[in-house]
Amino acid sequence: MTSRTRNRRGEGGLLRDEIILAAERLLEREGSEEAITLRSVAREAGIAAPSIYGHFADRDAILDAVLDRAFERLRRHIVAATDRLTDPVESLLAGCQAYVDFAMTEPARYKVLFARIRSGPAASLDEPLWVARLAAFQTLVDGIATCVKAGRSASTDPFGDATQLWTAMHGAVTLRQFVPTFRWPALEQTVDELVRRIARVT
Amino acid sequence: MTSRTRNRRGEGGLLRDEIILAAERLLEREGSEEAITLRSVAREAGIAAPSIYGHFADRDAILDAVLDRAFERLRRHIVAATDRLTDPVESLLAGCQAYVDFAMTEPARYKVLFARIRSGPAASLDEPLWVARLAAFQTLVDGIATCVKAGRSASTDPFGDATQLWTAMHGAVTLRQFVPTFRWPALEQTVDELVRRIARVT
DNA sequence: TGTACATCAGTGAACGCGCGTTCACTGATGTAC
DNA sequence: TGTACATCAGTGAACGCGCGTTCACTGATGTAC
Repeated sequence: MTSRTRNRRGEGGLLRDEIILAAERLLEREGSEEAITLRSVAREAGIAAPSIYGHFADRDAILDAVLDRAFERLRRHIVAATDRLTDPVESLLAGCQAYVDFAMTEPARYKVLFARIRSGPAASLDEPLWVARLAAFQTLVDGIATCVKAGRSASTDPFGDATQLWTAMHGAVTLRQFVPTFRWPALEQTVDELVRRIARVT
Repeated sequence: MTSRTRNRRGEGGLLRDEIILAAERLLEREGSEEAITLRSVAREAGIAAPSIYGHFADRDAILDAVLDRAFERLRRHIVAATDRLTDPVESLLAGCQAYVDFAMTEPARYKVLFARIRSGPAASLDEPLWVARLAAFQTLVDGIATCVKAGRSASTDPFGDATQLWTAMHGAVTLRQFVPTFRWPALEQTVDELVRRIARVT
């Protein structure tokens, strides 16, 4: 392997980013979390495997970083779909559509977020990333609550209904991905119905 | 390793069953499909690794057998919960409760059924197992249709609503398993609500 | 009834592979004097 | 301004591991004569 031009002092962080980008490329190309190994990432980044240790403790730490960025992508995707909308129902619908759209468009990233196989101990809700994820979930709860306040939803339990809506969308996308050949109803309409039925908007 | 007492001629099939049972034990004990490897199964069964080839083509063939049995277990579990019920709504509710109960009680088996990581090419709907799975799904469609006929459901699209109900339950259980520390509403009540809202029964 | 032999279930050693991780190192870059 | 040196980013070789798979084999069981 031709030796890479070494980063200058103080710029070691550059390689850190390159490693994450390499891991993301692998995830997209192979479509599976398992494709991300220390050695495959090193190969993809064009560096020697041990070079990773200067930037990440282990394979899991790389995946943590990938997960972090994936979550940020999802967040932006939803924000972009809703930030111009003022109608609470429209906004809720658009946010949900954006959520499933992300899951279907970036299945590997979505899987890392919500079906990641942990090698170590189970993740705790106290972890920073879960705080962010729960904040995102809270906006869904708020979205329903806003509809209720505006007299546009009959929900009596925004938290419970948001939970149901979230898990229902999750199931809708993961099973569509697992059994793509099934005669699935159009996802967009399904989401629409789920929002109407579960969040009970009008 | 002390040599096992060899099966008699014509009884080679006995080991086949022992191999499947060993794989199922691993699945239960380790709680993860990845725990099933050719060598781990051989160890668990107390045989030499190559002995497996007499009964299974490869690791995937073992998992196919495990999946087969897992599906049969799920089917029986649902049948047992519903076969004495005559009221169509009660039956639909009980069947759905049994479905999620299986998923929560036997998470590893459920994962093999609906989130299995395929090493080879994607599974086709023509595969025998999918035929069986779709037959099971059809009973859900029929369950809703029966409620409609009895004037107990307002559904205008039993197939679409069965799809929604199935995926919603799938999401409810998989996310509960992925984030067990979340403040989940009681699953039983969630299933009840989902059936009422999606299958629109009264 | 006895014996030679084919069949069959299962074994043990060995292979190459990719993995995570360690270790001592290299050589360019910046710094102290 | 020049030089010695510390720092730092990244390397290359090597390790042990578990994996799937192959190969020639063993030895008990049943069968043919």
